[in-house]
Amino acid sequence: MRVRTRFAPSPTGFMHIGNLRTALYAYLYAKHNNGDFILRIEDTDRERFVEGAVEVIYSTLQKSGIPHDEGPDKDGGVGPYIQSERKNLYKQYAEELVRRGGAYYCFCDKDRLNGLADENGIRKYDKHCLHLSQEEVQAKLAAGVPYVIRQNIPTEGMTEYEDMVYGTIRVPCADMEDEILLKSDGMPTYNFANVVDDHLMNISHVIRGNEYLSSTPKYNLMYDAFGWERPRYMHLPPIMKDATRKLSKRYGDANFEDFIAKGYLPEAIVNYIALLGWAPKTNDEKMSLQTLIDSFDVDGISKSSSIFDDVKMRWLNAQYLKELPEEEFLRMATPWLEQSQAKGYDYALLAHLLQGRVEILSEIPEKVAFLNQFADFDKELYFHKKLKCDAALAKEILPIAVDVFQTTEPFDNQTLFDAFGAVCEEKGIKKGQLLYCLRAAVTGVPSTPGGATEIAVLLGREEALRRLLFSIEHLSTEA
RNA sequence: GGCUCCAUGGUCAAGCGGUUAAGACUCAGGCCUCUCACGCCUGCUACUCGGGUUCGAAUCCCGAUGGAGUCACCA
Repeated sequence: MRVRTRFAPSPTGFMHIGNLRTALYAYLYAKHNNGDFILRIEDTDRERFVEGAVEVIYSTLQKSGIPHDEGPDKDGGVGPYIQSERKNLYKQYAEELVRRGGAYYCFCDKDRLNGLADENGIRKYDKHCLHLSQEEVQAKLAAGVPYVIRQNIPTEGMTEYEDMVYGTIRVPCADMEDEILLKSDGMPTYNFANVVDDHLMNISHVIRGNEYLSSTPKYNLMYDAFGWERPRYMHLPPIMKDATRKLSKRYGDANFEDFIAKGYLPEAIVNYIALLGWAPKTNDEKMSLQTLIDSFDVDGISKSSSIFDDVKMRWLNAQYLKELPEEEFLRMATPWLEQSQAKGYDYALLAHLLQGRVEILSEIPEKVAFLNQFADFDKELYFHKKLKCDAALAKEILPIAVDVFQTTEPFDNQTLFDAFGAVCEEKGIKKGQLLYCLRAAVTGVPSTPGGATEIAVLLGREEALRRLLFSIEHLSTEA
């Protein structure tokens, strides 16, 4: 049997990281088995419809590198792939299920239903309408009494199935309610539409969040009543924000677009979430999509929830950034440099210096802020324990640099560095001390994306000199 | 509350009856070094608890505890 998995998101306007992981696993499983990955849009709830939301889904899948084989925009012969365009289909299937005894008409109104609630406010339908006679049903139907169609679940016995990750799940039938399949407006409920669609689209493996773990037996009963073959199920543990809260739009902005906006690479995001809830047989962590496809297996999927750790995702992102070709990093860094204090400076040089020092692109502006901000600073900055530097030493040796700045030609990194080396040797000064003090004098901040000479080149001779003189001036006025 | 599921360091995790209980992130220390990073090295920290079964249990069973999910004319 051909493996066919599907991703069935609701068009809510953003792609949640947890949803994306579900899509990813469905994709990986399908591709690992040379199967198909189908996209179906679940938009039966019109009240939640968001303009442009379907486009967000397309673009996220595309950027993530997990393209669907079939979907609203790619007909595979079992469409339509948008649930709202399938609505006339469900009623006939619901009616067929009634004929087969797997469902029945229910005419109970809200008041009667509410009266069924127990002391905890939880109610379970009492199968009242199941006992209506054929004639009574026909009469009410003919009279136009509003109705729903409910699933007819056995009152006793157990129902069970084999989940590919959780193993045997068995639920007492008595604990399951006769759920509504077709609403009074003629629209299907999510549960029903899912079963019908998955069957009609020949979905072989249903991969989804484990919130459906305990309701899946109901779906299976439906498949059985229809005489359809049950699909295989793979339920996934949730991704958490912390020990007790699920990652959601409410807690933490964990959606794909936000991460992209913060300067994460799509490959890094995909790589990280692949590892959240699944582990390869090897110890690999940085894995390409192809490697992911090759090594993906159900065995590695964990049953317990995992907490989303942005610290680790940043680290992974840094790994990707570091391996980028320099010109590619420059291309990606440019928009961030544009909106930073670095306007007008040598972007290529900056990118070169920044590539190994940045975990996510959005750190760039803060790292280059010193380029356009320079003022008097705390003399403590000259203090460095291991180098044995302090303001007094700086005051003593900094003047040496003025001459170097003025005379070195050309004013590039290597030449400058060599020049300082020569001067230091001549004067018996430790190069590290001079360059440390110089970097501080010329930037005024504790950390910069480069050493003294690199920063000096960046600033240019004139500006570097201006800043150096300024700092020397302030050192003498202080003492 | 009923039902279902889960439980290894701070986090992600390997482990499938016999291991010094992997590895990664974080953190600490060191090396390298023109600052900070990067890189390299070292180190800290874990089997929720209690009973079984077994020569032997993180691994199997039972219970407790903790946590999650679910119990809509939402998806």
